[in-house]
Amino acid sequence: MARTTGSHSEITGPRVREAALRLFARHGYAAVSMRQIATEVGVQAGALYNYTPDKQSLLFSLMRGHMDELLAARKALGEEGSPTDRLERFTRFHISFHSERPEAVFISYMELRSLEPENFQIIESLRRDYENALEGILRDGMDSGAFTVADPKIATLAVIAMLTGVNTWYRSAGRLTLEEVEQIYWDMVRRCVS
Amino acid sequence: MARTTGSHSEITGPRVREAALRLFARHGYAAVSMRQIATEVGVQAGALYNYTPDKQSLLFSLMRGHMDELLAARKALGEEGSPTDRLERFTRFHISFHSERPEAVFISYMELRSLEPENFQIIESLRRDYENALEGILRDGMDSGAFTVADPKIATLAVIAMLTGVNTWYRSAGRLTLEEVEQIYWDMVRRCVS
DNA sequence: GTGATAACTGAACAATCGTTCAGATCATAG
DNA sequence: CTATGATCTGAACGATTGTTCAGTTATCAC
Repeated sequence: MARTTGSHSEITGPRVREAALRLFARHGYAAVSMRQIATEVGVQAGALYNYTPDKQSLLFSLMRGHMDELLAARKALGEEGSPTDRLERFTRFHISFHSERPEAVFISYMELRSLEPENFQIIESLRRDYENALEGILRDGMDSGAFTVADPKIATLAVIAMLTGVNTWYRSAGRLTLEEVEQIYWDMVRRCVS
Repeated sequence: MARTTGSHSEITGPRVREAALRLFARHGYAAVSMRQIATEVGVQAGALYNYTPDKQSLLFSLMRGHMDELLAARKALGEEGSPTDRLERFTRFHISFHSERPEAVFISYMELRSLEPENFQIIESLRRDYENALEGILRDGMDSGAFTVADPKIATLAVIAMLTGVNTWYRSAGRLTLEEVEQIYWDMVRRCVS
């Protein structure tokens, strides 16, 4: 096994993914060519195929990686505390996690239609897992009397839509700190389900 | 002037726009070719250029038309009543208007990045007009003591994101009627800002 | 009927697409 | 040093892209 240390693949591989992430988020999957990605990395288009079997796999891998990270981080939040505590943790987590990776979030929401059917099913299923975590919190809160929600499924989608919307305008150099944004949204979410 | 009545252009023109709307919404602007649109219409690709100077203009025209319709319909809601009444009207209007034209809504949100800079500015400005209408209602409600909102600009974006999210799941043949959906969301919006 | 013209076809244009691959390059193992 | 194999280049592939346009077709006014 030659070139184990100092191998370019350990540098080029991540760079391909970063370039693809940035370009897909900015221009859309279909509008970005493999040659554009290669130029961004500083390599010829053919070299990309050392790191992905094809363009579709590159998109899917980025989305799959993002969803796996999201679900793992959500799981690490734990299940302790009252439904209200858990909802607050979820709210703050969603905002901060998503604000840290706007490009991956953008792709994972906008490029679902660019996925081939079997890939789409996988990502869609992971998204449902995430939604179900929030729905569980809301149902527990309904059972304990902490929340008053007409329809927990709809409330779940409404809250997630509201929170994800932060990514369309939040900039870390902006008027509000992330902590302030979290507080404002937590106030709104709490009232929304109470 | 020959062929005024029975002219095909009065039929083909709208059909081009309908086909483009449907295909852009389903596959994305960049992923749809002029030949696909032409096939949908039942015509050769060259014939499309009797109805649009180019592909970009077709997208922009669809988005511009949607935003103009949206703003005109919003204006027709009037400014009468208390801030709470106006917020309820806005909420129900947003849900029903958007639910009636999911493809135009989808395109107008997702294909902003496919617009050339000057076209983007125009659509973006129209969207801000719409947001400002809601923000005005929230500010009036803050002044009158009807609403308690930490940041009216953020509350505006949060409410719109929440309401627009309906389009990702609502189907007219689904579990809930549009009236029920409106009621559920109005309950959440009201509590959100109270 | 005839003439006018809107509407459309079908072929062509250069450019670009995703992908493949033989061969060049180069750092490392031995 | 040489041999090895990962890494990358550069050219090529057939297909497809948006767009143009000379020529055909169809429907109107007269």
